[in-house]
Amino acid sequence: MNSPLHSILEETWFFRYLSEKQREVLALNCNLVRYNKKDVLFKQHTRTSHLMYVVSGLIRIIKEGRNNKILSLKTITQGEFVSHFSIFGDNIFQYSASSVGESEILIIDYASFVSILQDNGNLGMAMIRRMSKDGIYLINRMMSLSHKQLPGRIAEVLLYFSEEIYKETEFDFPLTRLELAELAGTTKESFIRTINEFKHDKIIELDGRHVRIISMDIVKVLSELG
Amino acid sequence: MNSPLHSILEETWFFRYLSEKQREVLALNCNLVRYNKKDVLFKQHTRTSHLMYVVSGLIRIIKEGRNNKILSLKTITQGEFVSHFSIFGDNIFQYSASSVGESEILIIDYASFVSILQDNGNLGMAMIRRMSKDGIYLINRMMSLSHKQLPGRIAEVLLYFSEEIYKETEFDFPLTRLELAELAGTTKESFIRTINEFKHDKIIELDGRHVRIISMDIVKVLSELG
DNA sequence: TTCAAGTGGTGATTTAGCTCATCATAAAAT
DNA sequence: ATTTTATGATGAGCTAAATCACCACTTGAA
Repeated sequence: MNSPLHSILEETWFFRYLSEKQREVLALNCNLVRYNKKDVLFKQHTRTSHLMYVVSGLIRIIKEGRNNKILSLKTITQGEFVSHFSIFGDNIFQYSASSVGESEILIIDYASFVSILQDNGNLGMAMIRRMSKDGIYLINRMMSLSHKQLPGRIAEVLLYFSEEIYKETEFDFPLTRLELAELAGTTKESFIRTINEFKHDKIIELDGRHVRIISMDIVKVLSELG
Repeated sequence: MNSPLHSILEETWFFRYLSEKQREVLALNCNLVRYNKKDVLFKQHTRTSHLMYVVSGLIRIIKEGRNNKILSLKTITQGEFVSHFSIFGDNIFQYSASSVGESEILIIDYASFVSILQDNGNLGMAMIRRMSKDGIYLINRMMSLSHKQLPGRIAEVLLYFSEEIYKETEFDFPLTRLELAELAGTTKESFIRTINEFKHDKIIELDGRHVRIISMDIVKVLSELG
């Protein structure tokens, strides 16, 4: 067994938990799909049918509400399941996912993965730990959205891309201003105004999508004080 | 094996997933603790050491932020783990828990439960499903907090107690106005004002902590439209 | 039994950030 | 090549809800 699919599976974090048998079962029950910029992986309210694991690229997870109001839940990167929450809790997707740029997604048959999970407590435990972390992430976002004000939430967005995604103080936003605003739980206009204040206050350099955080300390204080 | 502890274990949802051996191990590694009104189960930022499962009573989960700002995450009732999120993701509690009235909590040794989980994929799968539902709950709360306005969020609180907790249209709030406000992600004053508007508009009857929902339809519409 | 703390309630004022309107530039589409 | 559609940006005005300042009543402690 030395297919390209197998070498991709070997790179996943869960591969090491699988028995030889389970590895074979999984290899037979998944496939790799390439998505282009802005391609939709799934839409809110549709039925769930398989698991999606990000091999490469950036996936934007959004929840759509009334009046075209959108809340961006998270951007998912390499090594994460696109949908931890919905897929095991409900057979209807509670949110939508789309590819930001080019991405490669490992599509895994739902029933096959579940049957492996039922037979593999260590894998289950690993999933549980990851889901716990996701839960904590959601709780922290909830706290920010309800109690922090705009500068704090926007500082968080800056930190999120700088620390979680790019691990650099200088980077290009992969999203438009509107999408960034949705991540901060605000409107396009308010986002632009506030981030440009950061620019005028020399906390960041900003040119289009290119950002350089000048004073990481101030950004962190802003995010903490809210 | 017919101790009072064992009969309590038999009543839990996870008991049926356990082997005879695991049932015995668990019975030896847990104990029942009674808490009084306002007793603290654990405080945010302290180390996690064991799992807590609600046998009876109501537990309030809150996240404490800056400036005495508190967000009530959830009230946990019979049959739920007090802490799905933190306990498996981080060894530091990310929130605080306290007993609303009298409550009975099953304290389960963390290591024992984890070792059972590692050996029991079906239990793991059941935990995963429950955690998925909790994740969806958090996502919905996030959406409400960031995009719905006060009347919608307060209607949600009414529905929450009516449908999730008491399964009645008439009930007594188990919480103070301030605590209810924290659940709606607002201030005491704004909560009081808005819920009294509901009263004046004859959507609910309200006398102190006693509520009767007169028009469930209007409450639902308010909560849906935000 | 009186004093303090907690709770429910109301009014006046302030303000963060949403809405709406407009415009310039960039990127697609025809 | 030129129209159309996204995107980034700014200003004016509005409004929901926070803040501040009170008060009345209850509960519990000293």
